[in-house]
Amino acid sequence: EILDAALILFSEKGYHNTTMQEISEKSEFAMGTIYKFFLNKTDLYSDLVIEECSKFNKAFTESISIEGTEIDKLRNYVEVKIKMFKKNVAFIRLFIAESKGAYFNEKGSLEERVKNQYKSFLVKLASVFESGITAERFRPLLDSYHLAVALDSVMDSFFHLWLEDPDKFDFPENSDTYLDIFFKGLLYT
Amino acid sequence: EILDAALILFSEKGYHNTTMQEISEKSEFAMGTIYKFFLNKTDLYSDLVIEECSKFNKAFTESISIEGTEIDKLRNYVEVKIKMFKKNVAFIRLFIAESKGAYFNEKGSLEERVKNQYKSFLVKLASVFESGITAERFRPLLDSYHLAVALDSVMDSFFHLWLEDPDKFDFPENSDTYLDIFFKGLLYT
Amino acid sequence: EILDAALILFSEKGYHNTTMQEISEKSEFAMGTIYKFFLNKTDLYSDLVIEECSKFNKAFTESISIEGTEIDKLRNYVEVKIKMFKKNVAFIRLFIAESKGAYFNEKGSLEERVKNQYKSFLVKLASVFESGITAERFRPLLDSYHLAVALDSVMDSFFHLWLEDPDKFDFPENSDTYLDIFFKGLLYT
Amino acid sequence: EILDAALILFSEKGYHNTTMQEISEKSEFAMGTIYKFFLNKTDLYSDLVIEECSKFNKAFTESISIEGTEIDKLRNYVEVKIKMFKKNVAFIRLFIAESKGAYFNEKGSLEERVKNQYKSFLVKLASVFESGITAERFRPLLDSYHLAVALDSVMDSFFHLWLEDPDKFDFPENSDTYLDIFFKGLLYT
DNA sequence: AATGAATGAGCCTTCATTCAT
DNA sequence: TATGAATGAAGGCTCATTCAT
Repeated sequence: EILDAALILFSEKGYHNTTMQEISEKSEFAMGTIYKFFLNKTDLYSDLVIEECSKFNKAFTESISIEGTEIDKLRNYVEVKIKMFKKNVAFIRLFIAESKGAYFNEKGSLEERVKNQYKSFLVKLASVFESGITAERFRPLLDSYHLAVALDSVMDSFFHLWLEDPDKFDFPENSDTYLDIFFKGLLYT
Repeated sequence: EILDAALILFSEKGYHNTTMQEISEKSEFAMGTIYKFFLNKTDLYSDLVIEECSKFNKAFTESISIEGTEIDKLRNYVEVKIKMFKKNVAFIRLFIAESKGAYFNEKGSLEERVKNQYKSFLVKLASVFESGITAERFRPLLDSYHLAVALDSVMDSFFHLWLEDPDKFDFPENSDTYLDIFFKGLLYT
Repeated sequence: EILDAALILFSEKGYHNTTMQEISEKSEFAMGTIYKFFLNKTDLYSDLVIEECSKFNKAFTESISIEGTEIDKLRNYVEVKIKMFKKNVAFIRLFIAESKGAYFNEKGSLEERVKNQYKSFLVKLASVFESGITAERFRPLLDSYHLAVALDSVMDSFFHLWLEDPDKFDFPENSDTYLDIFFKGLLYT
Repeated sequence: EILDAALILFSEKGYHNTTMQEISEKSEFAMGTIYKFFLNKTDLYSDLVIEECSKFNKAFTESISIEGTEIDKLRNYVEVKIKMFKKNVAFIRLFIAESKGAYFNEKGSLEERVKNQYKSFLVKLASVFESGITAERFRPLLDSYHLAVALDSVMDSFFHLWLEDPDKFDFPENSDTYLDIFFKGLLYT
């Protein structure tokens, strides 16, 4: 599969440092064949990112749609995200670079669309926190959107550090680790 | 200053979408002159990133070297980081992209050096948490290095979202906001 | 018929802007089948041009082989040419482009063969003028070959202008129009 | 001069069979240098054609703006055109291919503009015939626009044949040759 | 020392041609 | 025999880098 080869190369070397030649060689498809499936390099990259991101967003959105308390939903989300991370290591590297970096900077670009998709999930995640706060299950520590962002960024960072240095940095696979940070607080009261 | 022009351009358009021509025009230095100061484009970028990062790392390292409790140190760090962010908006965009590996992904690259510098600061920050835990001032919620990463990633994420959408996303400038997340915990006990 | 599809495409878009893919689609023959009949794109084009040109040359040659005076022959030629033009609009565009060397300019190319065929007809047409001059039916205004070329070029030009702008430029369909130019002369004597 | 090299190549091999590489080599300018002066290959070609055509149109327009009778004007035009042809052999080949052929087929393309420029000259040339007819100096043999086209096409054809075969076909350099065709007529009256 | 015009290697993309089915 | 998906050589164009002035 062309996208598999492209994913590995993009994730290893970045968009601009990957040539179509390399994708052609790695995927064992001729250049012309690749251009049968994708309009151009940007289109190939877009397809890759959008397809994968959709998969992620779908899984994440479903993970917080289960029956149960807000705590159940968050725990489920964390567990699903951990699983997705473990299963899609190459793409996560790309996704993190993509969501933080700037391959394409024009408005309306891929990046924009991916970010908007991601932001709309964050809104849903925030509503879980919001509902937990309303139900007086959570303390109104922070605006719910910020809470959603915080939970996500901690997970992303842990995964990113682990990606770079699997031996030195441990990626906690127990959902409680992440939840405790936010649920229990650090200070002895 | 060449680096000033380069910083603005790289941060606005990304490394690969910025040409030496543009840097030359914006900085009002001739191409030849730029190449007197820097070996090549990568070198210019490296110098820029390393110089700025050093400034940041120095400020951050100093911020946790003050007299006082671990809480004082963390609060100081958060405040210093907020100030640095506000003062170096253009660079932060680059810094976040860079630290997530948006431009260079090969081992041994600039990224590697910058990351190592950053990691060594994280170790210092972790030691603050560690000492707080040892002093039984903090609950041993998590490995101290993870705690350091968590605090940092939350700040980075909030700033990054604000950068992209200053109107919609609020960047909390009160250090307690960040500390409370970790100190108080969410759940009513 | 493959050549029919190719003729329309070449005449509409020119040789270089027509792809084998398009010819395959329009003719409803698979690429492989086309390459069973023609060695390559050039060969397909050659066959097309040579076949059509032969048809033309045959008709033209016959048109001046009729019984009658030189005037009868020329009138017949003009009438046949007008009819051929009207019946083969798509090809004429190609023929004019081809005879002026729009696509292939190297010696020994298709063009060369087509031109030689055309030139040999011009020699025959010239001999009609020559014989008219010898018979003192025509004034020896000009070398007979030049006269033949002149008659032909006027017809081609009129047709070409009409092709490009059928509404604005009128293509005279009365053979006398063309003959008068050469026979009567402009000046009042 | 880049345009000189390009003119020779385009005129010898046609637009599509000439590569930028070849133009670069023949002109002894690097590819990058060529692209400093011209946006792209099409632009280079356009510049070439438009510039030369303007020169021609200017000379031709001036040639029929002299004082004198319509006969003087036509004779002057024919003489100027002969001189221009002799001086710009390479371009004429291109011009004839361009005006008859179809490198670019979209409306509004270069070809369109060149043709329109040429047509507007033909209108001026036609008005010379028209005025000659009105003054009863010329017989109203034909619509004046057709007469203009006829005169032009005869000259172009003679030149084109001479271009292809300088040894075999003679390009008459005496203006009377062309004028006589139209002025005297062929037939003995 | 400073300049910036000139360079050309390398990239994306197309399309005539082939060959396994 | 007919097919059309797959091929990859070749072309247009960019931009980091150099060097004559």
